[in-house]
Amino acid sequence: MSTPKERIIATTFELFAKQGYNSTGINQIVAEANVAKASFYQYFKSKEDLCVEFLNVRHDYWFNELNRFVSKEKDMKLKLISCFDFLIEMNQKENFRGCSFLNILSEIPMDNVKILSVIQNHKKDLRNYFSELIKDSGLSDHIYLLFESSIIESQLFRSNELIEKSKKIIINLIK
Amino acid sequence: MSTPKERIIATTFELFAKQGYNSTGINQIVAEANVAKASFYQYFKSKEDLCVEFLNVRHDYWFNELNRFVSKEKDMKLKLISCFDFLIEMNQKENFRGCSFLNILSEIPMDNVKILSVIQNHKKDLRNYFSELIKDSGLSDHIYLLFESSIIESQLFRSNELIEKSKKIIINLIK
Amino acid sequence: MSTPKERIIATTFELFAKQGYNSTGINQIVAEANVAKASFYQYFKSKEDLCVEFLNVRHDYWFNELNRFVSKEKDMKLKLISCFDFLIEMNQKENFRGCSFLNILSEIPMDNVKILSVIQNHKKDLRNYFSELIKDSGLSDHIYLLFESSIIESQLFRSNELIEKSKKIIINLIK
Amino acid sequence: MSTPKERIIATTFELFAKQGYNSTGINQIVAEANVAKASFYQYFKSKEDLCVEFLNVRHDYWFNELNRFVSKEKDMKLKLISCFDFLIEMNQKENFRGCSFLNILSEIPMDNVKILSVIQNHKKDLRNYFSELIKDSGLSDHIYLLFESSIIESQLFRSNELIEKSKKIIINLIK
DNA sequence: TATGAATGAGCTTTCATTCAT
DNA sequence: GATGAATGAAAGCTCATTCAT
Repeated sequence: MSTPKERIIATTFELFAKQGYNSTGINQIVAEANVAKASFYQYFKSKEDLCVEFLNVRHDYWFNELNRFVSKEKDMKLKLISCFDFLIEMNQKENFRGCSFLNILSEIPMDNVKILSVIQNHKKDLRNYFSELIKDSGLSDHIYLLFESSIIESQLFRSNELIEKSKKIIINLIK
Repeated sequence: MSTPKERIIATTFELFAKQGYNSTGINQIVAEANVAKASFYQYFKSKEDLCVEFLNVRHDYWFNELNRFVSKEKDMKLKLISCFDFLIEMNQKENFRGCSFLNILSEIPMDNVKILSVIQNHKKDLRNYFSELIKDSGLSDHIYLLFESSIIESQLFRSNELIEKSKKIIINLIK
Repeated sequence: MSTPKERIIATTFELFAKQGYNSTGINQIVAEANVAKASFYQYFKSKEDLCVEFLNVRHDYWFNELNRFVSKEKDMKLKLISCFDFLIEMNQKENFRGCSFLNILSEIPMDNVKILSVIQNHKKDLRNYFSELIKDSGLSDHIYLLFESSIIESQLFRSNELIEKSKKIIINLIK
Repeated sequence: MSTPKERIIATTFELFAKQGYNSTGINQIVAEANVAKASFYQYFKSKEDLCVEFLNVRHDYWFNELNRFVSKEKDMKLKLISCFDFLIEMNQKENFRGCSFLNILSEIPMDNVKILSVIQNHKKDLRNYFSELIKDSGLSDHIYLLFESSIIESQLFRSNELIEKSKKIIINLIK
């Protein structure tokens, strides 16, 4: 089939994204991954550890998908709009579950530096992504901020309305 | 001293804002509120119920504080900037704990309509708040979106940097 | 409306018969009887006390209904059969909930003499009832035993089959 | 010593028979079985589950004991009487605790089909037991009914009087 | 490497009862 | 006579983790 570690990660990927961090127990993970409890703790010394791994995997997955999606466009401005369309696609695929990183940010104690820094790095990379795309740091941060609220508002209202609104705002900003 | 119900709500207010919903147990609440466990369940039929009550109290508190803070300014544009300064004040007061409503949004199962709708209503009110302040629905939504990301990014990075950046963006937008 | 005590007894009558003793909490009783908790404990010093009262009320109710039903027949043998038809009527009315007395017997600790003796007296009265109807103590006990199992088996299988069988047996016995 | 599961079942066997279902808490079971609470829930997914297991174990135990006891007699009629003597032995051994199956029948909500059907099957087996012993279905049901009331009445009055009476009745029936 | 068995501490919730007025 | 407020104890159950092999 595959190695236990792979199965754990695949299962975690699905469950954390779907149910969130705190609502997903180790029991459920090992059960659905068909792995012994002790095997789990061979690869991950704690649930926190698994969380870090999950966030790393998610980071790679998410940026890959984004790049795949955006690379269809050649023009910078179209690429930009395409980023927001990517959110719409993700909302449909994942049923408006929002951003895994921000979700977990709300679920961990404030002093959990280990996880916090992984989340921060993800968002720094995203901010950089826009900055490299746009080459105007004032504008790129502006768009980064609209991108962030687009994710959250669409999660909150289970609707892409404010993503569409953001797209219109941006079109005006960069015309 | 005060009534048990008052003590429960006060303690909950503090603990939910500080630690989040899932990390705060009924045990801790009743212990710190000096209330018998059964007394708790006389006033709140479930933890979910308490959550709704908390969100309502928080809603009133938050908008009161916002209004108090913003009313110092008379000019609309200054009022607008003042909203973002309010975030800075709150971050200092509450140690960058972010938005209670969005935090709880991440902690509940997606199908918890009862809590979800309370959160949605809070944000609708906020969106209206800007809309009434600005009287230009395109612009007001734009600012609402920047406001939302300002909260989240400052929570994530424990820094007011992007709040300040938003202020600058807005000053440019409305000049 | 009526006095609190009456409402408590009426509600208890319904709930104990429907749900059983242990599954019916004081909370539910006072809630459905629209009575304050403390009022309850003014009339009944404990749940056990209420149980005794319930059994007494039930005793009167049950024998009254039995007599009313059986008195339609004049002939002793027909009266006897009528007793078993009464069970069928009760099963329909109370949805095969069986004998309140035997049900509570199973729910109390073995050393609860207070309740136990009330139950014993009820069944002694029933045994006497048959004995006075039949005037042949060997036969009357025989029928009492068939009557008892008729209640229980019909409760267990939610069916009157074995009541009907008992009737046939008895018709053969007394012909 | 023995495995936790074995100790749980042994303890449950004792406590359910002695105190009944509702009066026996998981806490007491795990305490007396010297087992961690979480271990309990590794083997039984709920108390209801444990109840089913208990009834199955009890079913086997009870019929084994009955067969052991009855097999001392060779003649069918003596075997029959022996069944009732078995009740007397059980009453002495278990201090008139009655039938575990009928006791639990009184303690569960009427719509608990899972437990109900286990109880029904036990009694169906008993009814069959008599039917195979006697080969006269009219008579065997008659005796089954007397057997059932014998258990209950002896439980209620903590006395074997009505068991003895049943024996006499039966001797007359089959002579 | 891989595992099934076992766990202590904690969860949310409900029980029958008493207090103060 | 009547009540709303408050309670200690216990209920059934789940958590992340570790042990022994």
